[in-house]
Amino acid sequence: MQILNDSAPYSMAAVAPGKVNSSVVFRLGVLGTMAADLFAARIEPHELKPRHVGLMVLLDAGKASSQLEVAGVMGVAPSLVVALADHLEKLGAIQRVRDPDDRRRQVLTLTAHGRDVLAACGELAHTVDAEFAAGLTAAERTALAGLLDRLTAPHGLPAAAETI
Amino acid sequence: MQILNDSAPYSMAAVAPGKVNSSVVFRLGVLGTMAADLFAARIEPHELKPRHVGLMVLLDAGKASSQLEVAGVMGVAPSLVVALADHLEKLGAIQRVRDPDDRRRQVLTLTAHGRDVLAACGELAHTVDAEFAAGLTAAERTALAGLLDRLTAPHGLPAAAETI
DNA sequence: GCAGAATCATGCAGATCTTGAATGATTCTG
DNA sequence: CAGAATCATTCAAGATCTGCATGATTCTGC
Repeated sequence: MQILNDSAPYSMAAVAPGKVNSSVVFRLGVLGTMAADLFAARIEPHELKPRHVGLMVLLDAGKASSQLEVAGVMGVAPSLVVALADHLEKLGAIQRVRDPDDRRRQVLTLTAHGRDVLAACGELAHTVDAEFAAGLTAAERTALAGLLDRLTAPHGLPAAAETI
Repeated sequence: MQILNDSAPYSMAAVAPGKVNSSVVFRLGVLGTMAADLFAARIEPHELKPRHVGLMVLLDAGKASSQLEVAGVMGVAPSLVVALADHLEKLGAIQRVRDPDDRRRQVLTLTAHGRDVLAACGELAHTVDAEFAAGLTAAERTALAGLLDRLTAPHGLPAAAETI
């Protein structure tokens, strides 16, 4: 049980008046672009960008089916989802079917090939993890994943625990 | 002392064959853009983007002085640093001075006003933290900041601990 | 010292990603 | 059944970033 004191390494509120650098958002932003770039480089041979994988993750987790739902959960413009879905469809990773109950809606579903591609991306992601989080022990990595889940949860994205 | 078993929440290697979603890089990428967007919205009234703040953080931490050094640490093209520095100079946040020992180099330094702006951004960042990481206890937030530092360290960016 | 190579900052064209405003098709509402 | 609302789509435009060309300065071998 540790009491906050001058030597506590990250007792930000107590020691720092509020440096940008000690904030979670700023560091998360910096690391996020690093991580995204690394991941992007790995999935590039599959002709995919992180956004495409994000869309497939959503479908796989059943968090969205129509394009508008996808746009809502991903926080992007519907017109962007059109482009992403176009590309995934061209790759044969998803299927676009008009909802028979509402023929305005395009229902997106992963194809068998799409699930394979997604699995391959999973492998790649964990490969990158091994490098990117090389400095962390397995326990620390687990703790980090849990904390990131806690941050993601309120924003509607599927938590890792739900998709394992 | 917990042994890995089927109900362990994040024992990724054991339970999941490697879902994209359970990887640190993917979640970090998603959360990173979220965090960056939130932060960007807050600093926008100051006519700043996250990149500008990143540059100022570097100068404040003494991690870079010439524009090429900044580009190297930030991982962006030198021509982008020109644009960022142009804007910060226009705002009066930084000073551009030719290095007398090497008149090709532009040495960037924070002005007094620049330090004020950076401090204001720090306040804002921690305000966003309070919302973004609302679901985390103080101890968890501290743990997260520590883990993020561990990830950032090998990439050359100033750790929070160094700039507190 | 000096000619040529290397380095730094800068300007600019172009690539990429994203949004917002029309448009058309379909469904809902009174 | 007519008009409003909803969904997908297209297209033009904005924002961000990179790579290359240029000019200024410094370094290197001679």
